[in-house]
Amino acid sequence: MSWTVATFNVNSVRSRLPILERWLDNNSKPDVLCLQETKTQDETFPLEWFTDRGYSVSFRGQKSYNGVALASLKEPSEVVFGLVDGDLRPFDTRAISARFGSLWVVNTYVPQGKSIDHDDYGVKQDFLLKTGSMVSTMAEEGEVLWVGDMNVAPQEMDLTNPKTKGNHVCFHSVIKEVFARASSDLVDVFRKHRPDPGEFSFWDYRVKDALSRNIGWRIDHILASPGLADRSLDSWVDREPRSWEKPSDHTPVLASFEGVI
Amino acid sequence: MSWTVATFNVNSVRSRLPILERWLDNNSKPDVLCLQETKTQDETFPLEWFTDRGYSVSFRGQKSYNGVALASLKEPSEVVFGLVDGDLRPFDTRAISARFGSLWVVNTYVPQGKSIDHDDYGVKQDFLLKTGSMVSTMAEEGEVLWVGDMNVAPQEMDLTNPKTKGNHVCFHSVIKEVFARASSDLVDVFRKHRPDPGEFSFWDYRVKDALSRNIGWRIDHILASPGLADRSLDSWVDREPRSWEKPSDHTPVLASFEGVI
DNA sequence: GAGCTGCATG
DNA sequence: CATGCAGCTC
Repeated sequence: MSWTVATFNVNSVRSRLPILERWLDNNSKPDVLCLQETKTQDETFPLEWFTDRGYSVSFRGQKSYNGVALASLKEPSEVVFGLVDGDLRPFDTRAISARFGSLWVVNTYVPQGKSIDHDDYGVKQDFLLKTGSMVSTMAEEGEVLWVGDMNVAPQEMDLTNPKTKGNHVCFHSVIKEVFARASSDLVDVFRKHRPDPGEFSFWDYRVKDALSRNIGWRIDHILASPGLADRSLDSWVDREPRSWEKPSDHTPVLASFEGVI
Repeated sequence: MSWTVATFNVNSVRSRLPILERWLDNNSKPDVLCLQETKTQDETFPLEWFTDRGYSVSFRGQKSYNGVALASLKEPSEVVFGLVDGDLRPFDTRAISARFGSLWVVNTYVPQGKSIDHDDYGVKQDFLLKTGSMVSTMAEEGEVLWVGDMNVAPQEMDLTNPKTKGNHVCFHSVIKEVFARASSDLVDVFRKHRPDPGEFSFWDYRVKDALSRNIGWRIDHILASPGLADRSLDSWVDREPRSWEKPSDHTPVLASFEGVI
């Protein structure tokens, strides 16, 4: 037995239903499907689309920006929104966590940060560190899977032109270090199984023929606590949906694990 | 030998190129193709698309609204924009005329008029009467074909629910009378060949299943001077393009004539 | 309902 | 380049 998780920044869940439909039709449905940038308020979230396909789904969104959803074939025993920090739960449209037995799945849409001299870059660092401590707390009593659009490319091999991206908010030395620290208790499951460069999850719409020229970034990640990572069977990027009509600028990243969720 | 004219309110010529492409591929190309609501400035008009398909094309448009084009397989000897009225040529993005030997083809996008108590309704009446006198002048020295989106349904049989449309700017008694007067020298070529009700050229996007329920209007017309109307062979609506993906709310109306243009 | 404009974001 | 929004037309 094995089970699968997928993370996919959809860039509007409502605009992406045709892509999601085609993708689910062509593949076995992931047991856990984590979406980012749903870009819709809860009243207009396509809840029925998910339940029609056998998914239990929790979500929190807002107009135009942000928004996360966590869908699963098995019903979670607990769902929390935002970054739990004492009694505070900030970023409730950027983080959602669901518990399945002794496993917590955390799905985040990390702020992009705009530029290294912008206030949002500080917010991004706070977000990562806060998520890191939440995840570490969760890991004390079981396993944790932290997935999502992290807006960080950890190494040179994770983007096409690292030499010219030293001041980019997704590759600046500070953000790489902060991300490394926040995720220091976890294993990068994709990288564990795919040691070679040139594997990306995001190709900017504005770069012409970005996909065919493979000018992209690996900023969507699947991180697991060591016990869970040991039971990972594989992890891969599915480039197909990025090549279809009206794609997101991101594509799904997946991982499979031994056992049942 | 025979030749064909078509009139088609495309509701954006650039958005409608896939429909125009499919339509021309499936049919013999009309000798004269008159378009309304091109909704683009002259710099962004897809000139090459027409020349690539063997058409000579003249056009005048503006941002967002209005715009007309007249394409023909044979090159016209003269093209005029607007409603020629002494030295004035108002409405240059709503009327275009082309001369082929002793035949003038006039293509108009008649203002819709908004409501019967709006100033635009008076403008609509002026437009029709002015076009009528231009056409009559042209007919003094040859034949005339006046085609386009007239925004008038001449008779009860030309719309689905005439009983409830007495105050509609396209069926109000005043506009029917003005249109009848403006076109009194001409023959409604479609109606000459198709005496039965239920034939429309426009189905509102906002009426659900308008096409399948046939809730529409016949407001796109082909009018000919008597000598030319005598040589008309047939006239018909081609509903097909209205049923395709991303359609205009209008569909082409055509007529064929003996001889050569 | 579906075009357009213009402005915001990534 | 492709989402979102608001405000406009028909």
